[in-house]
Amino acid sequence: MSSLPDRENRIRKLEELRSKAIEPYPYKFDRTHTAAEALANFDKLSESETMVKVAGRLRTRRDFGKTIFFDLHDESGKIQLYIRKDEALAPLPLIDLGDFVGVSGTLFKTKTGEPTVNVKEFTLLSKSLAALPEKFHGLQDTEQRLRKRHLDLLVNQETREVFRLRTRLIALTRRFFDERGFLEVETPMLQPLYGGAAAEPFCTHYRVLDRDYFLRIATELYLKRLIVGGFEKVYEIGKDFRNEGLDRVHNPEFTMLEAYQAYVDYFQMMKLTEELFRLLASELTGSTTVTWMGAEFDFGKPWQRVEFVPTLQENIGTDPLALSDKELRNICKKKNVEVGDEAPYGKMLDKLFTELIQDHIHGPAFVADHPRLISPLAKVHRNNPQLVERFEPVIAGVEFGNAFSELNDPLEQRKRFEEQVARHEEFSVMDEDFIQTLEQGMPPTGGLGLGIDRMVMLFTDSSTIRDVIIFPQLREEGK
RNA sequence: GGGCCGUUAGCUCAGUAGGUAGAGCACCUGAUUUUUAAUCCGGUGGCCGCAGGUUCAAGUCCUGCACGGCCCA
Repeated sequence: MSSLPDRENRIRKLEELRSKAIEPYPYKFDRTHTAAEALANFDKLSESETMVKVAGRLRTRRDFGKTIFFDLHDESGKIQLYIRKDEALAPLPLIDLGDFVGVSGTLFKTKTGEPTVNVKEFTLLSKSLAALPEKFHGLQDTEQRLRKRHLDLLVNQETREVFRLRTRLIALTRRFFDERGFLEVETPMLQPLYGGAAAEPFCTHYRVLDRDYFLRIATELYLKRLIVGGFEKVYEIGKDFRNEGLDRVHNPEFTMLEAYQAYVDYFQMMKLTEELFRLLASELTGSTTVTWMGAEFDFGKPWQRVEFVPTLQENIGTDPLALSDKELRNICKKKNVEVGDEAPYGKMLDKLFTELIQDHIHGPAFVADHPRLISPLAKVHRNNPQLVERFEPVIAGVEFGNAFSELNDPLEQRKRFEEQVARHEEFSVMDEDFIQTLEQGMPPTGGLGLGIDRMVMLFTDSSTIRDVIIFPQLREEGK
């Protein structure tokens, strides 16, 4: 019997419990205090010898023969249990670390000053059949932490903190937009046509309609339909899906915020972005200066502005918008920026800028006024017909979003889509329904998109997106 | 896609020059009436990621693959 593996031992105990008519999986337990509440009110509770009932998972044990100590963990924290075995409170030999129990007893302090429950009643609430990870080193292996997130959460306090902060960040963001009169909406994730970004979609099939559908890559086009419909401020926080690689800042499903406001331009969206980050920084970290991956970022002052074309021009020594395909390709080669042989002009421009300029931006910065060629949904720049009114928030070289003075000229929008399709740009589609919607008339509108996951990375000082997505995408386990 | 590193007990990790696989935690047995990474005696537990190869002999050397990590593109 002693040679049985842990799981077998636990199952044996489970059966023994049942044979003694002790239910290992009862239905409920009426607790009076969480561990934290019991500790916070220790003086009053111990003085009045109040019976407290706490519940949680047994995590460590210190056995002294006739007495035994456990650490009982619940979501609020942990509290020590003191049990005298001669009081025969429970079949203690059948209890394992990892089991959930509920106890009632009075509070006292041990010789070493530890607030402790002097247990009078002891109830098994759920038998665990699997050992916990090592009590001191915890669960270290990155792969196991991601694949078995429940263990990661159980053992690693920092992991719990990351996801608590994530939720607070989203709640604060909602409050931010709600307070400014934005209406939160939900638009389709399952779409007959995809659009709103340059990205490969996931494709699925709707059996009843016998038609292919796409998981959304952006919420943009639907949210603009709502502006046409008369809502003047709308926003959505939700998952987008992009059929692309996995790396430090990409997960195929990720959480995006998009917000649209009628009668404003992209300058208002910049202001909104600055205000949101300033709020989040001070609420989440207690300071407008945030440390991320060893560098400091100050969100207390206006963001730096980096103009796309002049900055790139300065780097490559010539006007990037006045070249032939071949000339631009040569510059890519000269600058060691790898682009495919078929890469269209816009794609080369984008890659050149990303690698030569953006990667080195400390920020926080707004990369502003992109070439019209790579921005089919943005309004032409009021001072330069080759550019659009657009910006991307960039911090530590990482793109945090995208924003425009939204293109609301329906004929121009049609032309842009047509040009895109004619250039055989990847994943470009003509969305006839969207254009017809625009023809109904959309007011001047400012739009903003922000990657929530990356924002959580920033405010939790996480270096990879997998640390802030609770169940990140992984390859299938081998075999 | 390329380079480098990792994969050994449930967990955290050692493993010498190629010579029959180790520790701590957890688990099982015993001692212990205020400990807290409790302590002490004794014990169980391994397809050494997978598949080939070299060798009298492979956890160790070679090749391929899988998964993961870091860096680069």
